[in-house]
Amino acid sequence: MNDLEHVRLKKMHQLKAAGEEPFPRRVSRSHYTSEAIEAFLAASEGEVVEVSVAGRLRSIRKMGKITFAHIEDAKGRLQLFFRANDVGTDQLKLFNETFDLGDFILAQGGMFKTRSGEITLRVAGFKMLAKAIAPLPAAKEEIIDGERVVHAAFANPEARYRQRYADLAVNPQVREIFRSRARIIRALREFLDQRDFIEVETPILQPIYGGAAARPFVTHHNQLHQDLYLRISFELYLKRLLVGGFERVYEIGRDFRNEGVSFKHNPEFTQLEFYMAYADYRGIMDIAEQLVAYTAEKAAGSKVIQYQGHTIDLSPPWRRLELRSAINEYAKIDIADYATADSLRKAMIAQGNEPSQSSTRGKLIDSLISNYVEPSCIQPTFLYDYPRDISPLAKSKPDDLNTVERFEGFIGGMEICNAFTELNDPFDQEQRFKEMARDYTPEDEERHPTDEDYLRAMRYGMPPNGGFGLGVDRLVMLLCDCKTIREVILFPHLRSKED
RNA sequence: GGGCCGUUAGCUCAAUUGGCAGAGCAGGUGCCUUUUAAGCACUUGGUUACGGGUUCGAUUCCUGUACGGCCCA
Repeated sequence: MNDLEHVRLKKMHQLKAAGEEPFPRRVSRSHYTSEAIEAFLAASEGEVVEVSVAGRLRSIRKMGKITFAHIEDAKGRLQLFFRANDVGTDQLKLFNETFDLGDFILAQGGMFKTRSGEITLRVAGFKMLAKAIAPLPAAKEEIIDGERVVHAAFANPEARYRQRYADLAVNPQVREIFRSRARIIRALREFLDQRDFIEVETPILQPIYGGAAARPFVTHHNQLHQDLYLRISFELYLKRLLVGGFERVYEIGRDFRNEGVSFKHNPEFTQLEFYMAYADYRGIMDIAEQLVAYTAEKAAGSKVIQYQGHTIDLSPPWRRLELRSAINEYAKIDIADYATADSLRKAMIAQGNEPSQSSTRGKLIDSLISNYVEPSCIQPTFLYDYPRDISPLAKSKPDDLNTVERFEGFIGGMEICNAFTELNDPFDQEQRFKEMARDYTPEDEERHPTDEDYLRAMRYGMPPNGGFGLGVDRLVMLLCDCKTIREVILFPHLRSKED
């Protein structure tokens, strides 16, 4: 405990000695701060508006026998005016000596307007609601031409993420990101609910992982003596539900991938997946662009957004590019000319790339997308028709068995979504699992293990359907103009560190 | 995994060639009855992330570790 905390602890004891409880149980608040101001504005001349408000002390200005302060609650800020004539000399002294920035307090009295024009609460009575022992990272603010200017704001990224509670407490714009995030998720649900989708919950602990190319986290059930995986996607469970007779299902939840951390990757992240019977990837494309545009409109107020200096128009229809021509355009390689991994690798090396020696053709193509195409897709773009070997759950094109009916959506240079005409042929699916076993080394954890139960489900009959996955965190990044995923996840993953 | 950069008071940041580690805010003691980054005076606060090394002397130079940031894979 540092000196500042010792001082506050002493004040807490001083409060107790004066008969005040530093952490009382019950609070009687009548108004949010914003409501108190509205009530004052709505009142007629001379009418006294009595309120009691609760919040955290964010500024204190002591001026002898009067003190000004601001409290902040969920709806805004309100200035408090303490005057010896109103609260009594002893009470003012108690406030000045034992109340600090960061304390939660209740204040009651009548509303009025100060000489400088600020609508303010003339405090008649007040009490401590929760004493803050640790000082919040102090920042001072001023309003210049209506703009809030913060001085010495709490800005150290590591400290902000490790102590997100302090970050949220002192940085209102951070709280606003998470309000937007909630609006975005609400809009996604609304859109799907309006179209007869039902929301479901499927297992997070899975005996066999699948549905994406990713390394899983492994855990263990002690009593069952069984290893379990934290899901890397919801796909295989949601499609089992189509077998069960639900035609439109979706889930919003957490996926876990045991991979690197970057500005757009967190080990746990939020995913939306939906599956729709009797739709193919073309139909899903139409819905995907509508879903994102609807969400932007609902949560950000417009289909046109600003992202990292770019103006991005999310209005449908989005640009649609065949994957082959996109790679040809941005990487200057026509993948149709290179039917094998080896020939494609040589072509990539000839252009100065350093592709991995063990990669399949599909993985090489994937790296061309990431390196050349993705960064160029600032305006919303669908790339469609992907290589078979990196898409083991997608149905192939009728005229080209090595290409599947799959698309990915890119916005702001980031992959946002992924979808395909889902494979519903149990024999073809079994073949795909075998191909994975053949083409991927056993150590390659991106290899899908064969899921026999999933194959059994498919043998009962799965309606033709289209499926869709959306990175919710990345959508929030776009709509909130955040450069890193850590800004949109409340408690992003950081290495452990002893304080 | 690799490269570069960073870590100094509660917060935001300084510190000349290697020579007593500073400021603003916050905190403390006073003055102050309409302030709002209130003001004025005085003032407390540091194992310079951690461990080695070079040196008469290290925040500064070298090295290792931890954590973070940016870029690359």
